[in-house]
Amino acid sequence: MTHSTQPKSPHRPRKEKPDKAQAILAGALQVFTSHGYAAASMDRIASAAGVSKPTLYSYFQDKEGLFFALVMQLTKNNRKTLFSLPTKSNLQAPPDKVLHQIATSVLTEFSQNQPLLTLMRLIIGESERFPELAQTFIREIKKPILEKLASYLASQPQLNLPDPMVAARIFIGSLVDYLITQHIMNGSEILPLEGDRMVDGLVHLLTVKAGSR
Amino acid sequence: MTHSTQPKSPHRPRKEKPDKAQAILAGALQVFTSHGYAAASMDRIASAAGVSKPTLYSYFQDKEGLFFALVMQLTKNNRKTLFSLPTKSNLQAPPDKVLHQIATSVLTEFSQNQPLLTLMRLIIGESERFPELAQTFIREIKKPILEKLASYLASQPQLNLPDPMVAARIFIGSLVDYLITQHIMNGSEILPLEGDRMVDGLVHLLTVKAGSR
DNA sequence: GTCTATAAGTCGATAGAC
DNA sequence: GTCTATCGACTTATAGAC
Repeated sequence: MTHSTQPKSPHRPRKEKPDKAQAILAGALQVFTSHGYAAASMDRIASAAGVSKPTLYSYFQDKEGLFFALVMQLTKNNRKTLFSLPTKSNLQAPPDKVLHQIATSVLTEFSQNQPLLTLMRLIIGESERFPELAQTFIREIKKPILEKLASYLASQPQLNLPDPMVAARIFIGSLVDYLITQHIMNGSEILPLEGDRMVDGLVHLLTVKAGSR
Repeated sequence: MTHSTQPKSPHRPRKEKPDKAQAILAGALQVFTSHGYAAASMDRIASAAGVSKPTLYSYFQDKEGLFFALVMQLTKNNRKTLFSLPTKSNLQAPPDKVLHQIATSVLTEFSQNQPLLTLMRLIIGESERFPELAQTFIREIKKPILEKLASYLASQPQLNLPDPMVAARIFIGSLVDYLITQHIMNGSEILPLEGDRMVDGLVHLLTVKAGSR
């Protein structure tokens, strides 16, 4: 008996109900985020999504494809939200107010958005296996934010920042490290630090001078 | 995938060589860091360590125990190195020189120490499954460094830093985010930025004299 | 070396829409 | 009837553990 290993051409989802694909992605989100990539089983994902495994495989080529699609969707979904952060406030306001507002928005958005934190954890943790995902995140989310922020900083000559892009990276980098340390690595008890205090110090540093505040 | 061709000594199993534990940890380092926790197999680790699986299990209780022991050892091994970074330079020198030296040391140490970067990636990636490891890293490494740096910053009144601990977190956080973005998430091509430029900007920001407005 | 559990991925059958 | 989305049951490989 020979079972020919015919090149599997699994059914491509043509115009099926988007519900199922969404349900699968929702289940995948839960399982991947609570177990990590490798420890997540397709059985569990199918179960969490309320579909059978064959159905799952009819929508996504394999486990890697599903993970990839999930992270790409999360990235896309959060792209607009995050990109708008640097311009949520009135840019005509004094820079220290603007920066304060931006930093607070970033911390609030991430603190209230657990899937977003989880996305960061997954992307970092699996960056060896899926280097493209990390790079996509940087290209689609981090880079635009940094460029917009750097552009704003450059437009405020009174801030006297000789290298706006580096200033932007310090600003965002400090906040990202804060989020990773406090909320991903569970450092709140060991290194307690209120978000507001962090924001105040950060804004103060960038808007240095004897006068503000 | 190569089978070790070293002569397998069939002598009675005795625990007389503490080297074995080290060999296992070395093998575990390679396998865990290149595959992640869940995707690393005990077979592969045993093979990489040049021991049999029963030997492996005689030294470590199970996979979790081995991973835990590995991360704890790496943390311990790097503790002194990292903790000494903030005091490598002459603390009597001008603060901008001292901070420049510290930042450069941090970037150099991590850039030349791939296992250290990998340790960070593993700790972050597995922080859901092993919260204690992330917390240990913070307690044993990050916290001492931040406290030492904050103490130094506080001792330099001319820096005029109202919140030295927050300044320390911005300093270290910026560097950590830089390392994660460039070297763990492979962002160098997308967001190129020389380490020296980052260091210069960071030091400049912290050492700006009041009244420069 | 061996044992058991569970993983990823596949196949034949079924049920409803037209 | 046919078409197509779906699923229960299966295969094969490899994991952890002893």
